[in-house]
Amino acid sequence: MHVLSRVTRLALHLDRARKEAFADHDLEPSEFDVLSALRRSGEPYQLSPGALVQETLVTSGTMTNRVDRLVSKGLVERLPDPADRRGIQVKLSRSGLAAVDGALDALLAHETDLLAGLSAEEATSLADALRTLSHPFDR
Amino acid sequence: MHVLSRVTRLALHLDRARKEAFADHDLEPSEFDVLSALRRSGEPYQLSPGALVQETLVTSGTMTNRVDRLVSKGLVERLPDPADRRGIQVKLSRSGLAAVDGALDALLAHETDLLAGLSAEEATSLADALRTLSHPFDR
DNA sequence: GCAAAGAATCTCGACATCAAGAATCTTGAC
DNA sequence: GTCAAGATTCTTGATGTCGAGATTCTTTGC
Repeated sequence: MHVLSRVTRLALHLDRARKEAFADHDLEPSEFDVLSALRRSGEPYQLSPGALVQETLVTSGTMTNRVDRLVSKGLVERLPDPADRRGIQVKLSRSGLAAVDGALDALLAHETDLLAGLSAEEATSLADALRTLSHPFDR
Repeated sequence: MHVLSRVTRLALHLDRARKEAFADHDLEPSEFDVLSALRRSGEPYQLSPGALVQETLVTSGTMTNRVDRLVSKGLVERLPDPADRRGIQVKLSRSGLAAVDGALDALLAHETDLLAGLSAEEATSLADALRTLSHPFDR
């Protein structure tokens, strides 16, 4: 019944926990959000702002702002899109790759701690339930 | 592994779905957040701002702002605390009670739709898992 | 080829939130 | 009783996000 409000509340706590886990790496969760999307895309670790918008569920104005910040930190760079002069490509820099990998380690360490309370079965059934609930929202 | 990021992502979608569900009732999720906390507290539907801060996981500045908005909408009123002249009590008005009950109906209808994809067993095991994961954060 | 429609990104103003500090009142120690 | 420490709420400035529109370039239809 109030199952879904529990999801929201847990997400709030998780976001704060992430903020702490990233503090050592000078990253905000919103910044990690962008960097990890680039990381997941694989070599050469670059995506268009539009693709990043879809991945991260924020608006284009927000993405411009986030990319600006990451550029000024030297973690990504903006490259012209050779195929479309309207577009650009956001590419992970060398230090950006190092930063996201370091933060990912810290995140995983923290999250395995949290998940330690769940048995393997509970964890997989949780993952299944989350997938089922998320499905209506995926397009 | 990325189970917890699924939680965050689902929460994002849920928040947007709630926003739509509340639109007919002229309520923002953040406003409903406060009203429902008052509703849950039972008669006489009043709590201190400090108690509301604890319930809703926001800062005191945010709560002042939210209460201001709800007061100007006539959904709650600020009453002096008879026992402590520093404190006040935030009380659900008659129209505030009607608003939160109406929004609650809309929310439940919407959420049962979403939960229809889960069997009874899946739902309870989900609730269990969420409780287990939330436990470390409850103080 | 040209014009109109569409796509991709950025700009700008409004707003909700946070964090830190101010103002007011209460409580406990001496 | 008095004073310091704590509690409660509100104020203020900064910030990240959104939504709508502007800008630039591409594509489609004729």
